[in-house]
Amino acid sequence: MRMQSNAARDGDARPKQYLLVEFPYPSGEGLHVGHLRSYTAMDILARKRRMEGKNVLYPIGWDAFGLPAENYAIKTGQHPRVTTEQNCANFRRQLQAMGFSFDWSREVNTTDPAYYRWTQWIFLQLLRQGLAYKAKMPINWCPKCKIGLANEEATGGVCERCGGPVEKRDREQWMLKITAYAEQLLAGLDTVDYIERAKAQQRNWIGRSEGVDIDFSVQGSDAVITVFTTRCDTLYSCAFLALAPEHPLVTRLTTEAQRDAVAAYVDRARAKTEIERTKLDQEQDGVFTGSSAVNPISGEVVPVWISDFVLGHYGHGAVFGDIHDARDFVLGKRYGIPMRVTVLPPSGDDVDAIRAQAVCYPDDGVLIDSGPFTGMTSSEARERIAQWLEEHGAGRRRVQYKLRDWVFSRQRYWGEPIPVVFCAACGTVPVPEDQLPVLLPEVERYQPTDTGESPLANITEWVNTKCPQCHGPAQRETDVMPNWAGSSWYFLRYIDPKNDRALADPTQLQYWMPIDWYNGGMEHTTLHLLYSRFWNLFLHDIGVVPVAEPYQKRTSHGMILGPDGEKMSKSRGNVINPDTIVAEYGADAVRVYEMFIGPFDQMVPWSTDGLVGCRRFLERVAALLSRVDPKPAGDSCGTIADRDLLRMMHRTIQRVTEDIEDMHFNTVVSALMEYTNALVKQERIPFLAYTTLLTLLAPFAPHLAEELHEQLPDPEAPAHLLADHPWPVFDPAQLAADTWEMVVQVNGKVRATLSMPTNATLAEMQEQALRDATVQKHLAGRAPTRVVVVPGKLMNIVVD
RNA sequence: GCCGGAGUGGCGGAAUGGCAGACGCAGCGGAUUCAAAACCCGCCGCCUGCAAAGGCGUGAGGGUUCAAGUCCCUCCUCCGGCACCA
Repeated sequence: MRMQSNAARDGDARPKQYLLVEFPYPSGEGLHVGHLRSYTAMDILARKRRMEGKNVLYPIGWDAFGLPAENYAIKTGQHPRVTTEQNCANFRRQLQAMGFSFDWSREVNTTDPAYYRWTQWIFLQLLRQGLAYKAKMPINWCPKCKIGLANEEATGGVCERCGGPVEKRDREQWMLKITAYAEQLLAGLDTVDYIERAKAQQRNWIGRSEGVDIDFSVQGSDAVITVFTTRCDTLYSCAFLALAPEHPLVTRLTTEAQRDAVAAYVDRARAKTEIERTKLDQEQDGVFTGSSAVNPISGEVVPVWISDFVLGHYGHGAVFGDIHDARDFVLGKRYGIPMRVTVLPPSGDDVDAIRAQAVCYPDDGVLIDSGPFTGMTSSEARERIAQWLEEHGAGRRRVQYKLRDWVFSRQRYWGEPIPVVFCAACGTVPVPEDQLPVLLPEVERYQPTDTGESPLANITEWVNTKCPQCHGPAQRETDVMPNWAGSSWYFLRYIDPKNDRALADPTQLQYWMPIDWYNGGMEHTTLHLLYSRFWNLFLHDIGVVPVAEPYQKRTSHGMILGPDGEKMSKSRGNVINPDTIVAEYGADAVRVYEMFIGPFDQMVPWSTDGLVGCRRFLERVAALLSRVDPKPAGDSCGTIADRDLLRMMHRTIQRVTEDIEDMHFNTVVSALMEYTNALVKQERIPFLAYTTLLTLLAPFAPHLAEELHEQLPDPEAPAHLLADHPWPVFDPAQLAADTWEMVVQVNGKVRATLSMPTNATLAEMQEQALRDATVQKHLAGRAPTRVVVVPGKLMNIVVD
């Protein structure tokens, strides 16, 4: 079989089309049927786009740094590079067996030094711009395995490896200031075409809220407690302040009498695990510091408490407590702190209960007992009180985000070394760009050290180096980057994968970016998708990338579950192995079934019976070949005399063309099946009718379509591949029929179906309908009060 | 609690407000075969009926409309995300 070229051509005159799928982590298990769903869908689009005359870039590569290879190395001593190479070879074989039309000349691998050189380069740019910094952060530490764990490995506070409890250890970590881009990451969502749930999830994750920082001065001290609130309209009801146990002022504000009680409470809070502390169904508790603070708007003096429902990392780790918040309400009631109602619902019968402080009213309403703001609505009061606070220097409007900075250090081996050195004289010094990449050295043992440092820390000849600035003795950073680093910019490298002077040539970036369509899993919406948008925004800001938003359009495929409806897993034994099914049913049948299995964006269970049906469909297509009329001489593929068949062909072209764009692949396959079933009923099949079927089928089942195309009864053997055919265009004029089936309803119920000439007049339609016996029976002699006619569809006769 | 999505035959699912159940699977019947598998033809939502025909039917209840799976209101259930976030 002749091979079509899938290579994208840089700077081609044709319109470009950059289609992207998430590159896989090359695990030892091989490809998953879930990969196939995404890759097949985008392969169909890539093939269709090429037939439509586009210059298509559809690349693939390997996101090959990662924990499984490293854990395997710890167990066996086998170098991750070796297993990674084997796994990549296996994945490559599997992807090629599926016939995906990737541009293999642009393959990238995140573990290739020629690649991670540029990952390190991007880090240096972030460092230079002050967006990378070191901070003391707690890491997950398993005391039994003596290993630092990623959050994903410590879910539920339990070590994934040994099942023992995980504790927090403070460690200096590299951080990336993604929060500096919070607003842009949020605003950018309005400029791109992502599926709604992806946008919603990102907005959720960024968690923007508008509010006010309010300063409370502590009585008998020069200390000031700043709290953040979105509800400054309830400021007159402030009954107390509550600090997080880790708040820096805790020690200072605690009076002698309260010292023991506070110390006990803070210790107890610290001993609690993250899960215990954030458990929802517990009553808020706390302890009084002994100090009091002044409400800047009312001058009222309120007690300062400590409670662990207040989070240290959000806002300023302090809140003002009042009766209009469910948690504050519980705390106040529990300790008998005097509270005051200042917001009432505009109407309703619960007013008495609210006034009596029997229930908490957390919603907006109308203000009472609030000085000059009494009588205002909550939203009005928020505006005016914020203004008052700003004018009196007691507060500032501010936007607060839930998004937190990105912990960028891993105490691991199999990752990109972070390219900095520590010099006693010069401090933290970036490795000069011309010395990149900082190569990952060979180690003997892959275990992290007892101190929680990376295995790299043990290689003294690597760690000890010279300071690039003063040439004095210095030590290398031994942390490596997280998995997300390499995947945060890979789409840029595909554009110019072999460039050794820049991460990619600006002219090529200008030509190919942005990515027209990116499909991937929902599980990557908040991490990978957000991280890579952040890096691209940053690279855009420093003039490396021409567009701010990397992905013009983002879609997501639903997960494929096991035949039992459960998530596929080795332990459940419900995993479908692509190699097995491809060997048994062929790649084309698997491709067609992956698209036919159900709505593309929804979760669906695997069914090998369904796959059999797709295999049978392809066999029916192949069986038609013997009944195809020979191609007439000349360039034309001939005509179709049968008007019904011709109409169906055009209808099928339309459905397939439109439904592919909407990712309704399941209905595309059924449209092709219906068209095939119509051809099955023909004694002889017009050449044109059959080549059209093959052309429409080609993106779905390229191997079979191409093979049948070669065997067509064409005396002048075709000079080109089916894949080089132009995509068929449907002719709306051919969709019109001479007659239509008119459904006749009486009072909305179907009573007859009559064949109508397209040019029938209203009177003729009505006359025919009224003559029908069943219609007459249901009219029972009554005269129609109204007749509704929808031409081409139906007639509804309404009687009383 | 907030945000997003979904609920239709035995199963996966289809349906610009206009014949609910396309297409496929499973099932049933036939044809073929020495026999079986495959292929081929037909039937296939539920109830009544020999049939003709009729009634019911898209999570529940209301509403709009000549006409509602589809639009509006009030709920219920399931899936996903966020969550003592002030």
